[in-house]
Amino acid sequence: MAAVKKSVSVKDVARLAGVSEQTVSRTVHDSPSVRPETKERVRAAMRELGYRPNFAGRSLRRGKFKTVGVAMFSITGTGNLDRMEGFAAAADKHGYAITLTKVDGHPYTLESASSRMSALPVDGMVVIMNRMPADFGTFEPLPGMQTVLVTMLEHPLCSTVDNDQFDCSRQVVEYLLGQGHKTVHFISCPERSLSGMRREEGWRETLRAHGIEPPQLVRGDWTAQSGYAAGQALADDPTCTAIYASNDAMAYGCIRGLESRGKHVPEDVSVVGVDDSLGDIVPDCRLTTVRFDNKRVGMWAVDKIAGAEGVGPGVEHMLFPGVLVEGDTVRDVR
Amino acid sequence: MAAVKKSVSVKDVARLAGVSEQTVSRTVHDSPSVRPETKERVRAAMRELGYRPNFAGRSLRRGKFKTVGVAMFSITGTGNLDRMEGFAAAADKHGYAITLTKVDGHPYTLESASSRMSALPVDGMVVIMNRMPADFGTFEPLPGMQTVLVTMLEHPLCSTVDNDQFDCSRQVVEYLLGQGHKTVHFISCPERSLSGMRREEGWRETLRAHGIEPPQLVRGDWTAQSGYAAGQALADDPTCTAIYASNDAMAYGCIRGLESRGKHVPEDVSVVGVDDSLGDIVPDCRLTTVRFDNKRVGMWAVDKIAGAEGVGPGVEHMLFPGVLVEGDTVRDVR
DNA sequence: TTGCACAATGGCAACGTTAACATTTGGGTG
DNA sequence: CACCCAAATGTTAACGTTGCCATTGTGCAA
Repeated sequence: MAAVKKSVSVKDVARLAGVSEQTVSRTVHDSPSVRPETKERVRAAMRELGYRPNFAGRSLRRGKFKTVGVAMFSITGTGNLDRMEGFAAAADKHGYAITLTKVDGHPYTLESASSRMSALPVDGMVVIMNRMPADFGTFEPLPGMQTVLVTMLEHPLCSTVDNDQFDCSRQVVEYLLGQGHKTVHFISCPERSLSGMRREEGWRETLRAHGIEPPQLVRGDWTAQSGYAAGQALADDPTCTAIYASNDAMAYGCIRGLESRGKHVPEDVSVVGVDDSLGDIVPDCRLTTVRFDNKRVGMWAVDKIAGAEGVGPGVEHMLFPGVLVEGDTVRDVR
Repeated sequence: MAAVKKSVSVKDVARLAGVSEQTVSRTVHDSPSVRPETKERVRAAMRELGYRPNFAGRSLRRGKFKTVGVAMFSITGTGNLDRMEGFAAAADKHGYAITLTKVDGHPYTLESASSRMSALPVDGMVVIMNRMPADFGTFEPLPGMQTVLVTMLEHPLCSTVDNDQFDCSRQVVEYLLGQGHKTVHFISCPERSLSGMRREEGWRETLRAHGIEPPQLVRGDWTAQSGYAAGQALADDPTCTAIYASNDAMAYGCIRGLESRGKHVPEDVSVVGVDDSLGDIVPDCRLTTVRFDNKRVGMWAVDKIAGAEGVGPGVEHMLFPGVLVEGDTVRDVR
């Protein structure tokens, strides 16, 4: 068992290279006021000793960590992977790192996320909200800690960013109406989902804006099984020629449910989903759906903290619209 | 615009509470050698000033960051979310944080992951390997930086952990043979996938161990579409009564492809997948598959670094077996 | 020769925390 | 009443880095 290697500091490098600590530091930062030959000598010493700058010392001196904290109440969740891709990409761009933390959801409060982060080496934090935190209205971000919430709700003290779920429903409903359908049925999701509720509002209000009274919705639970049941239930409704499901799994389940009752998609009924998550999993159906750019959402959040151009200072609220992707599950009935 | 708030240090708290800095520090760590009333006074001062311990100062003093770095060449990927869940859970358990970094895969080397991490405040690092890094054989971890690779390959200097893909195939093949099938056909995946290749080896060698010469495999690309094509191709082969697909999407595609040629599952052909990823997405089929516990893999990796019981010191290699989950897509033909 | 600008480098202090050691206080024991 | 022990608190120094200012060296114009 080898002896524990004490970490190598600028001092050690300086001694070996025969220069001052300051010159080593300048070399690390590639300052133009160090002679090339001196730099090379210092670099050689760094290589020989295996010098790595100490993050703690540096941060202490600078008062910055160059790190963004991400707090999640639940790691698993649609789009989280893409969002992380965005976090990582934006962080990378600014020379930042990402620190990930799972926050216990009992209680489900922004305060618990915030206090969890407060002891970590981060300059700002992002909180991914799936549900409504108990203290959403009263929460104050830690002083000096820029806080961005990933949610559609606007917060007076924190910047927010998310996909525009309302607009998503508007796009879908207007698309279906544009194809000649008289109304659009809706397969909903559990009521605790913020984004799901916003989709529901978008569906309802867009129909009303077109002078159509929304039909009775069918509540699902995100699973294909619940979509299947919904499809069977809607198959017997003669007014139902277009169905909008809160996610792709339910949309696909719905298609199968309709087929089990002898209804064909898109000949008899048009079906649209949300998420574009079926791509490589289902072989025989190109579902018409809405694609969100979660990576962009993640990037915006980190850009906001790491101070990119294009995102201003101060509290800001951003919603990114999804893109409707036409597949083979909608028919023009005009 | 308010003036920038200088950060509050132990010194400020000490002054306000009328005690020494050391007593403040002791209070923060809830040392038993501080009188309760003193503690309360210090706590009150901390609250009043909004004191938060500075991570950099602490780390500098302690020489530890209590943070594990995770390097990924690609954030998106089957099981990554579950692995992260495991990283976060284990880190939490030990009072550690997770720092996530996306590493550019050009070139795809462990060295690039390692040097990326070297400037970050981490005590150890985990690298998620999807492909074979060019420098796998020659790589040396940074001195003092415990490095764990998530891969099935064993490395002489780094601990490794992953799902046992070989055993996965063994289980599937022996299960199908046990159901009376004379041989097992295989739908493979792109050759650059390490885990996919290991599955292929497992399939081949297990058949041979049972005295069966493996039939020609069909190469897929992970997508349901390729599984569909494979299913159609295999539908005409009279010797094909059991198919093992490298993932669930291809297995599901395969089932649909078989059906398109008039073959029914499981009546005519049995099909098994891997990953247990179809659960809530496909309504009408309970696929027989293998479930991996990626969360456990993630936890093991972080435990190894954060020094949990159950994981020893030094280089260690761990493979976790998957669990075969019986669905409705396999028939007993004995 | 002197003075001066400028390039290259060095010395020092401070960032916030805490381990190790030092000191004070109060209470009990001989 | 001197003594000692333990509890409670204080003092000092060091972790590694870098901003600021001081110093040295070099070439060139006056």
